[in-house]
Amino acid sequence: MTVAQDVPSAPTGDPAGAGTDGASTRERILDIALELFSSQGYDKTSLREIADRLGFTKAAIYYHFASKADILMALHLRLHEFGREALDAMGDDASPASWARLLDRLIDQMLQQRALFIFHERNRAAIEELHRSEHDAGHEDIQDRLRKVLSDGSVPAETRVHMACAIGAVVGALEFSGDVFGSIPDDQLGDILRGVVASLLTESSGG
Amino acid sequence: MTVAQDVPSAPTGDPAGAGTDGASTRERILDIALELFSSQGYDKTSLREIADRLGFTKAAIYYHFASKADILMALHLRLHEFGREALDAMGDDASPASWARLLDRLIDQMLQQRALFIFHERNRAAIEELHRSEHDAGHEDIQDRLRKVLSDGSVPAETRVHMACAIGAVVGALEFSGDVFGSIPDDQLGDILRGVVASLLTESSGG
DNA sequence: GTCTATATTTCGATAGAC
DNA sequence: GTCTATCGAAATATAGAC
Repeated sequence: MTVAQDVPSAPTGDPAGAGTDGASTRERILDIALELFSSQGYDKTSLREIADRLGFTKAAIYYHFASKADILMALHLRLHEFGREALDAMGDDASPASWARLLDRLIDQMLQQRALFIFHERNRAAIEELHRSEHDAGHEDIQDRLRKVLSDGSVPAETRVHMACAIGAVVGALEFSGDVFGSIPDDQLGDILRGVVASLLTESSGG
Repeated sequence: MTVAQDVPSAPTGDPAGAGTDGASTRERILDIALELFSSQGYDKTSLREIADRLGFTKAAIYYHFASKADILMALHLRLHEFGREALDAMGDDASPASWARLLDRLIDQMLQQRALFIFHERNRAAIEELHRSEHDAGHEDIQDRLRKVLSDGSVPAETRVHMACAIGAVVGALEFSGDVFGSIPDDQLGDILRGVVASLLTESSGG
């Protein structure tokens, strides 16, 4: 599969592919796909459905993407960009301090890009299948890197579990943020989550 | 769809359908499905694949289940049984104390039935699609009930977020428990998780 | 309870016109 | 860049023999 297709994103010469709509067709496809993949799942969403929403036919999508999986990968890479940045703020060490630094960044990004994170959670099977079927040369997955850090045997078991719980807590809360926590402002939600992370990664916690 | 098919689970008269193998064919189908749905996802797993593993053909499955979705529903109900029990230990009130009681039960059940929980997490889109397409008369979903409790406006926002984080922490840790935390005994893991839950649901936490 | 064989449908993907 | 038309593959599901 060709992830980055040699597609003329701006054949008319406009900078970011801003076409008739302000967003390139490619981006509009991704936006609709994100919405449908999140609500129905990747497999239950057909290319015809995506095309219908955009007002053209299935075949047109193939001008912008080499395959359906290519759309999935593009969305995955969108998320990956945010994750990579947060990961780079952390070293490779497994200290609670650096983990807290990672989550601090992640909380803000999740709240700003929550649709992307929720999509990612609801389609884990499809995305991991993607990683299996391709030889992701040089594409180190976020999940793998997190696992690597959490596997560090030199860190006490309790600490590592606390680290896993911290990220689980943030992700878990995010899933309710749309509807159940809809009335809580993002700022406040972020503050609460940072507090949770801090309490989980502090020596005295957990008994 | 007929969720509970009128199938002769024990046509030869044996109590729990124990056939040639000690488990009824229906249960064996569910076990293989659980394994494949978890590793590959529901959509990427074909009935042929399940049948092959069991040594017979696809058509035989239709004797035991009315449809592929019926298998998914049966597995969902397996989990639902455990969740229901834990939920009943909690009232309908949204106090942190009752929430802690819920999670206490849930931790043990998750550790014992972790395959079932992981399956559920990796196939959320498919399962929710199931809920949409059927008129689940009387089938109140666990997720819905949790949302209802977390929506209780009479409870402070911070407390509700902490409750969401607590369940997220437990579920999040569970996902690493297979490989990354494989060397940690279940007893110890359970204790750590109970500690995490307690710290999250205590007044002083979170700053 | 399991088999063979087949019906039916849906979808991803391609070719080529415009 | 989008269209029409179509191919081919795969999967669910059914019918009926044994």
